[in-house]
Amino acid sequence: MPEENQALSPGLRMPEQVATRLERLILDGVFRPGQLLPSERRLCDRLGVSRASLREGLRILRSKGIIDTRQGHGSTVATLLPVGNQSPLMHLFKDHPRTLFDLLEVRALLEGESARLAASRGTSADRVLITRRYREMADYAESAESIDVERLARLDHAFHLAVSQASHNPVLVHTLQSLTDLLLSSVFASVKHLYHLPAPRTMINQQHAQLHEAVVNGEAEQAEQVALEHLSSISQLLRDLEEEHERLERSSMRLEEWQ
Amino acid sequence: MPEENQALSPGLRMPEQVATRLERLILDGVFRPGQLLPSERRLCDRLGVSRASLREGLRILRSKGIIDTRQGHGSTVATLLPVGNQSPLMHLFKDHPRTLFDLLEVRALLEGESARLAASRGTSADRVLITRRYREMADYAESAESIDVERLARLDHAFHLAVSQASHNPVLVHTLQSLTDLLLSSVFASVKHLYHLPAPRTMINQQHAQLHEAVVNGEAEQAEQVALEHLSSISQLLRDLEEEHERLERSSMRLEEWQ
DNA sequence: GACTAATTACTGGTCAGACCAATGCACCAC
DNA sequence: GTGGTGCATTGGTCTGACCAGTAATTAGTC
Repeated sequence: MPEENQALSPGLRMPEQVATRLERLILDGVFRPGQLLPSERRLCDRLGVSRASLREGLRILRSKGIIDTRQGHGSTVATLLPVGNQSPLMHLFKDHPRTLFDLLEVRALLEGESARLAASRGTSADRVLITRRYREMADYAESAESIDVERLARLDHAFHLAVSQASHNPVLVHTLQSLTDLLLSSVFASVKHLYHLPAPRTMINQQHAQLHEAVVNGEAEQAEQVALEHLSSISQLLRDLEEEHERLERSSMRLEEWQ
Repeated sequence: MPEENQALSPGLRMPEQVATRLERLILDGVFRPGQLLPSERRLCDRLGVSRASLREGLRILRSKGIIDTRQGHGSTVATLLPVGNQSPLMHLFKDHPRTLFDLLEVRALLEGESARLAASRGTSADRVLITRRYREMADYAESAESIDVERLARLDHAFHLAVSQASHNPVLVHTLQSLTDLLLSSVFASVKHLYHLPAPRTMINQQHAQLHEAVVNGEAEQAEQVALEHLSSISQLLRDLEEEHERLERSSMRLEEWQ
């Protein structure tokens, strides 16, 4: 009878067990996408297996595309998403900017649900992380005089990611993630522009504060509502931005006609 | 300069090399499907690598489904070569059924929204198409005595697709589509099974009828509600199916104890 | 002689410890 | 500051040993 190694496995070999247990930890959010796993030697201790078995377990995860390993560096949890290849959608964007708002519509739906679930299902550890991300973002947004917009965008993204991860629904997290990536890769310039204008920024800051409060206080309905309003505001801001852009274009066209 | 080990590998690690070389030998017909490979120790000699590396190489081939290994026996070349490529998320599904319900949760959200939008935004042309798809599905489901389950599943899928397309949100359609593909490719057997049981089938038929009616009559709230209930039912049915499956497994295990 | 049970020589599975190679960070000289 | 230099840490590989199933062989029994 094995005295160690809380084996849960009848027919499973060690490497399979290692892979399964690590997957479980990843799904539970203990190890998150992008995060660096503990070193192999440390994992051996924690899981109670030899390095050979552990390495075969990691090999399984690597084959599945779940982790990514670099010599001298370590193994990181892959930012696995592909809900599907994103290429087909990318074309749509270029030809039909309207699709941007369709994307925001879907994203609002998912963001609302994730906020609701985060408020109702989130653990205390989740709340701690969410608060930390929120503070990082809010402190930077308030304190700095000349903010680095790109950095603020990253902090913003990290905050929303923390909220979605608290939903404990990996599929939701990944879908949301891929949509956000798609959004940023296509209109990052516009989004960046939003942060530069004072009015939108204070509005966004307020909504973030409300969202944070609702989630950590477990107010599910409130959290969903705030998230929906947040995305709706962003959508409206981008719409205004686009309109203004068109107006500028028209005037420049008029200018060209006379030259 | 390595004197042995006819390395052909720039950046490749040993295990990858081992896997590649063995694949090559299999493709060249040196090792044929069904055949027993030489023992690990013998392969180590022949390939000039340690057993640890050799085993990691075999692990790669096993992950790809190219070989099959049994303790005390050996590794045999699999008879049927790799099936369909599976997305990274697929692996998570197989080992963690919990993720399946996470997927259904997200899908219900999107399906609900698409039904709502279809009812409120759908054009008359959309409604005609939806009705046609619905009739095709319903007629086949009711009339035929011995139904071809796979065909019914296709008609079902076509109906839902028509509804989602009436939402006039390509992003929503696309996201929903990829989630559905993911679902079907992982649990198509179970879904198929649902159609075979009489009770679930009548329930599904009823819900389809209600969904169709709500959408074509422009009753947005009702459509969303029905869609949510529909997905919720399916989720519950799959849950029951899984439970029953486990019960059967347990009883067969008990059976084995007495033999 | 035919059948069963123990033996034994394989097989893969796991472990421990050693060393090599790449990375990245801290420290130090300039 | 800037650019090296070292060193601690990480993954990559090897070795040799032992454990655990498998199956063929052998010994024992009827």
